[in-house]
Amino acid sequence: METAYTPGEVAARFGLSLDTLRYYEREGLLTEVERAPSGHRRYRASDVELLDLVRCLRDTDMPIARLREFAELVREGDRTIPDRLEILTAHDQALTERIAELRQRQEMIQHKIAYYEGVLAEAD
Amino acid sequence: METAYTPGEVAARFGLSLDTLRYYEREGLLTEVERAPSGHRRYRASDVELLDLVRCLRDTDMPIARLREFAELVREGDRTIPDRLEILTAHDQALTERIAELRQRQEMIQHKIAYYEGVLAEAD
DNA sequence: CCTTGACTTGGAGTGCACTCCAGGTACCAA
DNA sequence: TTGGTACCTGGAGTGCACTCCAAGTCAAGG
Repeated sequence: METAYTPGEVAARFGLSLDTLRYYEREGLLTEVERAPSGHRRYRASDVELLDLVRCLRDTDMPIARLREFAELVREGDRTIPDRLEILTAHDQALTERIAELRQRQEMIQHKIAYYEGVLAEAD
Repeated sequence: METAYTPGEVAARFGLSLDTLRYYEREGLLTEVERAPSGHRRYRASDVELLDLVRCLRDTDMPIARLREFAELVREGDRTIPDRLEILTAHDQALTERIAELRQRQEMIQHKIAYYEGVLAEAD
C-alpha cells in the first residue's frame, strides 16, 4: 500500500493548477498516472518526484518539447541515463549562460538608474 | 545634419528582424521615427539609444506592455524621470530575485546530474 | 528603360504554454 | 434525498511576442 496523492494535493504542493497538471500529463511530461476505482488520479511518490524535476526544469525555461524528451527517456528505463545526463548538462550550461547574461544586462540597467538618480540630484 | 541609420543597419546592430523593429514601433516602444523623403525610416542616435535600453529590458523579460509604459514616459519628457526610475528599480529588484531563483534551481539540477553520474560510476 | 534590392503598408498567421468550459461522475455529510 | 466538493473528459479559447505575406514604392546600376 503505497502512499498516493490526490490531484488537489499535488497541485497545491507545486503551485500548479489542475489544468496544468493534466496538461503536463497529456504532453507526456509525467509517466502514466494511476487511477482510483472512481477514475480519479492517484499520484505516487515517483510521480511527485518526477514532477518536482519537471517543475524545476520548467521554472528555468526548458521548453515542454524538451521535457517530453526527457520524460520519455525516464520511461525507457535506466539504460537511458547517459542521454538524460546529456540533456541535464546541456541545460545546466545554458542556465549558466543565461544567468551571466541577466547579470550583465542588470548592470546596464543599474547604470541607467544611477544616471537618472544623478539627473534628479542635480535638479534640486 | 544628424547621422541617421537605415532599418537594415539598426536591425543588424541589435540582432532584430525588420518585422520586430516595426512591431516595436507600432507597439509604442520607440518614439516616432523620422522618415526619408522616400518614406523609409531613418533612425537617429536617440532612437538607437532608446532601442538599446528597450532591448536590454526585453532581454531580461520585461513585458511589452511595461516597455510601452516606459517609452510613453520618455515621450512625456524629463519630468517623468521619477516614474521611470520606479519602473527600472522595480525591474532591477525582480531581476535580482529571478537570478537568485535560477541559481537555486540550477543547484538542484546539478544535484541530479551528480546523482546520475554516481549511478553510472557504480554500474561499471 | 529595366532590374535589383531595400524598403513600405495593413493584416493575417504562428508557436508556445497554458487556461477555460460544458457536461458528467463519485463520494461524503446533513 | 439533497448538497457540496473534488474530480473526470474532449475540445475550444487566450495572451504574448513575434513572424510572415502580398502588393506596392523608391533609388541606383547596367
